Amino acid sequence: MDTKHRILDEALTLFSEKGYANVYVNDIAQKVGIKAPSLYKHYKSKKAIFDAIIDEMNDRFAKQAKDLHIVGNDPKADAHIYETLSEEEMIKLGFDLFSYYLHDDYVKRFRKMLTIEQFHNKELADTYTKLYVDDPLSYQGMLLGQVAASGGLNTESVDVMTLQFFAPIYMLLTMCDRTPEREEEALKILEGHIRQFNRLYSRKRG
Amino acid sequence: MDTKHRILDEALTLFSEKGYANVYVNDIAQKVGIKAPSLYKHYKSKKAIFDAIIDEMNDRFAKQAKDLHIVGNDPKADAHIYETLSEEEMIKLGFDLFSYYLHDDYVKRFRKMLTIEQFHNKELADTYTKLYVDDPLSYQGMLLGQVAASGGLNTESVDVMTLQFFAPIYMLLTMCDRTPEREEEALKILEGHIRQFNRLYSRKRG
DNA sequence: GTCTATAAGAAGATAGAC
DNA sequence: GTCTATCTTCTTATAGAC
Repeated sequence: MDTKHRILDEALTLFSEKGYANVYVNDIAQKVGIKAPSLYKHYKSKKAIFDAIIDEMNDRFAKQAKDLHIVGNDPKADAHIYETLSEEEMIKLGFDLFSYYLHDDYVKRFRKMLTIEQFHNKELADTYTKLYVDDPLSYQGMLLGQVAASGGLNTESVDVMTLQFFAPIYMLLTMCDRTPEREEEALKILEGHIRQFNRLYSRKRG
Repeated sequence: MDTKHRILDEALTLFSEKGYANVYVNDIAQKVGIKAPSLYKHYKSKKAIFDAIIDEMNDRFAKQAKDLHIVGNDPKADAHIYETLSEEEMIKLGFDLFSYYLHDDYVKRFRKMLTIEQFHNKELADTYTKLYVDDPLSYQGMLLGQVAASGGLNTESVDVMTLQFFAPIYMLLTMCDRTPEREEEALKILEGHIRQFNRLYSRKRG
């Protein structure tokens, strides 16, 4: 990894731990192994480093959204796999989702940084809501909608069902960001949630 | 309100909007209507102002917990009212809970400040989790547990049921903190959530 | 308790040698 | 591209008059 990118990497780590304002250009330089003035050969200001991190994230998540077909105009075509979903498969889906968000190093650091900076301006607020509310609900809604359409889950509103599936995952995830020592507890609760979710929605409607 | 308390009030507003590090003692003084050095007659440092806000919050929430009997050793004695709960009453419960957290000025500012500062140290992280995860789940669990005990809701795990009731409320609440213009949308989703929750858990178990 | 003046130091950024 | 030296500005905090 070249210096220019190592700066972004170390800055993201520091920003996610202490917030933008509590990280000094000297801290970033030290982690990279250069002196602070050298940073300015790569980025014209501290703010430019932050902006570059946001830009990089936009690229990554746009690419991911494309891979996951979140924005595809024919999502059904690629979701056959979810048409029938056993309870164990649904638990695996939830655990995989949880584990990816919680343990992927880049995803985790970026989410924590955005959590700290979300109220700084409207753009960051909208980015947070898109990445951690609207996009997951859209993606999960597509999958659960497929299962519902094939009769595996019964609901009058896929949107509400998806919220009820995802919100507990979101809440446990943000808790683990704060208190990682409660991850084991969170995973047990997560399993209980998914099993109960599956039973609730598998019941034939009256 | 005396100057000493007005300082806490204005500081909390600013901290909740910009975060501790982005607020300067001069900003606080200006809002209070005095010059920055005068602050130091009331608090020995900027950090002392922050600590005083945390202390005040601890007092308030401890008092509230006592009022709500969250920590009472005989919660059942005061929860008769929840033994039977219609769908409309449950919607009112959810809306009241949501509205209190979202619109109470002190509660909202404090939550936003803690959101920004939650990763600063372990104590703040634990405070956040206690106030916005453990305490609400404990309180709501007590109420829903009463309804379940009297046969109004059917579940094998009150804890999981309570999480499924509260997590969507939490997620919508934190979304409204970021994007208040989506409050109307959030309230519609909230109503859909509670109606569906009620129907799911009211169904007789097989 | 509030003010003006100012100290003390931190932090972002630039200049210019190598 | 990296360094040392330095500038400028900002920020917390104190001193001392009123």
